[in-house]
Amino acid sequence: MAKPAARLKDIADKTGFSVNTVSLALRGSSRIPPETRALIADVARELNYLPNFVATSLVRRETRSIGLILTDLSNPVLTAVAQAVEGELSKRGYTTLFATSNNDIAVEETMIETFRARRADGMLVFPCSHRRLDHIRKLRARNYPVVLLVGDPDAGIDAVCMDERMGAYKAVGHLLSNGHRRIVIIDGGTKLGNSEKLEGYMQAHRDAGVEIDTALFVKPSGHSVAHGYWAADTIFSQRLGASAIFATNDSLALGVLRYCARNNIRVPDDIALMGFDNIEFGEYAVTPISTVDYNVERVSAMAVERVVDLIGAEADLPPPRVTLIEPDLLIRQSSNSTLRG
Amino acid sequence: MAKPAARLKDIADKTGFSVNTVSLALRGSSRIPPETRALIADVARELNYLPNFVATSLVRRETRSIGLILTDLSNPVLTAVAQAVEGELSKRGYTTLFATSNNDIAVEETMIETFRARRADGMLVFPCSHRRLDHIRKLRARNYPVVLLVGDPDAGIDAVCMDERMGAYKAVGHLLSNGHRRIVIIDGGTKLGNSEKLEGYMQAHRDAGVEIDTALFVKPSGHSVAHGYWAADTIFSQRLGASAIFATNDSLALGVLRYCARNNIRVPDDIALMGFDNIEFGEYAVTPISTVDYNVERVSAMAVERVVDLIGAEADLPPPRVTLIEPDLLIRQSSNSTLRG
DNA sequence: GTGAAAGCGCTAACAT
DNA sequence: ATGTTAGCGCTTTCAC
Repeated sequence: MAKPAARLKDIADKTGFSVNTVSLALRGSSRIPPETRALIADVARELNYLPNFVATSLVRRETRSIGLILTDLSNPVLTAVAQAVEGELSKRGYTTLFATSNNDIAVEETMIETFRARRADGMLVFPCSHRRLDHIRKLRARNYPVVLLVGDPDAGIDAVCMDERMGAYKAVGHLLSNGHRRIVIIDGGTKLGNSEKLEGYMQAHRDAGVEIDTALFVKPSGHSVAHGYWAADTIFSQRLGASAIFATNDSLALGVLRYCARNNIRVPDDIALMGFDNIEFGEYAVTPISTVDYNVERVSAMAVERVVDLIGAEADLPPPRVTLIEPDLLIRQSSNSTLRG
Repeated sequence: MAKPAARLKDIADKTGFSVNTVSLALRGSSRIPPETRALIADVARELNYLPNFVATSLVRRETRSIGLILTDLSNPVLTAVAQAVEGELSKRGYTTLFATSNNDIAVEETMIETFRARRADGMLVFPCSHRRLDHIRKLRARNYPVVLLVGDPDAGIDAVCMDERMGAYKAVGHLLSNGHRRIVIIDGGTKLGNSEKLEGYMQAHRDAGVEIDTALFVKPSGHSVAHGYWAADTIFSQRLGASAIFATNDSLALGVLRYCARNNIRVPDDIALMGFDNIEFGEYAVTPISTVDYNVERVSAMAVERVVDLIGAEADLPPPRVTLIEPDLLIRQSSNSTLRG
């Protein structure tokens, strides 16, 4: 850690006061007369004193840090969440310990342990899987403040997130009401459960009295642009007779769009397209992509507020609360031929 | 911090050994016989013991954490760096303290102080400005390990990054050798210096004996897709007579591309286009964008290696070393009409 | 108004 | 083979 930093003791020695007095003075205690405080402050500055927060954390039994664990940062919307969360935490005097699990549950568990060993006051986690939440449930059972960034109403864990089911329901509903009857859903990287969006898709069909054809479910092995491109390739080479595609995120939709451009398939005339997340790259695509707005600011602010509340809880943690934020649709050209780019 | 966690003392009390013995046993010291170790390990598990890393940090005077300060995460390439850096650090047993400065130098300074107070063993920073580096220089002068993620050979601070000047030189050289003589450069968010890419642009012109026209310098107030769109608007409404555009990042280039699509300007036939960074969205744009590859993995790995080396330095820090990684060009359709999408 | 003493949970000499 | 002591840098009673 470089040059041994100045300690309270150094200031005490130099001023002749005790460590205690210096500590109080530096924290602006009214028990210390203003002149003394000023004197001590001067010497502190001179010595380039910076309080050792590690020591303070040990005494106070709080670190004013929280752990943020995401799956990965390839999705711009997760990235935006990371940034917004850090900003919110910083505002409240918390430092962010950051890690990505790379969708590996073992890594997720390890990072949680690491942060716990570092005595992070709480954690915000975007878990790899909706199904494997036991380690997190156990944490909570031990009164450790955790808030998930994906919502599973039955998980027994606090969560704040967009209502993905509702978002998908609205998106697919929009396509259905535009007369589409055979709608492909591209859902990437959901090997471990997480079918909120698929459920929304199905509910929309049921409510509209449209039959569901599982041949229209396309499942690439990830959710990047390349996966969307691949998905489009399988869709169009299989001749599924689809007139619309619902991609479960904008990156996938962008991949589809690229495939269409390359193969002279017109969007939305030959095929309508909807994405999910509302990333800037979708808005500025050749054909601006209709999408479901992900309210990053709102999710981040509420999630942070929730952990902080949990941290402040007196005795046991209150019962878990799941907050689902209802998303809005953004209809652009990719699903609406009357809108012109 | 939830239920008071088990301490060494609790294990000591329960087993009858001293705290010291428990500590040694848990760390696998050969001084403790295997049976004792096993016994202690059992009780530790039973008590759900997790070492308090805050206490350890205080004693050892190292936290095994490093601070990562970025400007913002809106650029996918910075995002990728963040993720790769975290991965590298994690491999080496370091935890990442993360913060964004939002391009505000005051925030940058505050975060540096915060991380220093938390006794981060070192820092990786992508500074707001190339010009205002005094606070970081001062840190280094106090023997604090810092590595910049942008390279200023004269800053007197360690740095590992892509050679942006060289990248721009190559990109513009490519356009020049394709016969372009009036090349616009779109350079966003550089109010505070940072003209490496502009320098590369100029050097390429000089070496090719092509005159430089400052009317071709377009400076939007940021580097997002929207700013690129805006830049394209000013370019085409000013009738600059340009035949090529060099956008200093891919987001800007994507904005230009969107503008062209909307205004029936053909890329590359009417205007050639090059970006910088090689983000996936550029590769999969309607017209795949030629760009300068940003070697995220390499930069991240080397930067981490460098801080870790500095942290391990015995006495004073070695003299600062700036590592510039030479980037490769990726020529795609946007700058080459013989390539067909 | 100021200081002494104890302690946060751990590690590291130095005993025995 | 195990325990004792001191101390990391700070905060918090409690005393004078």
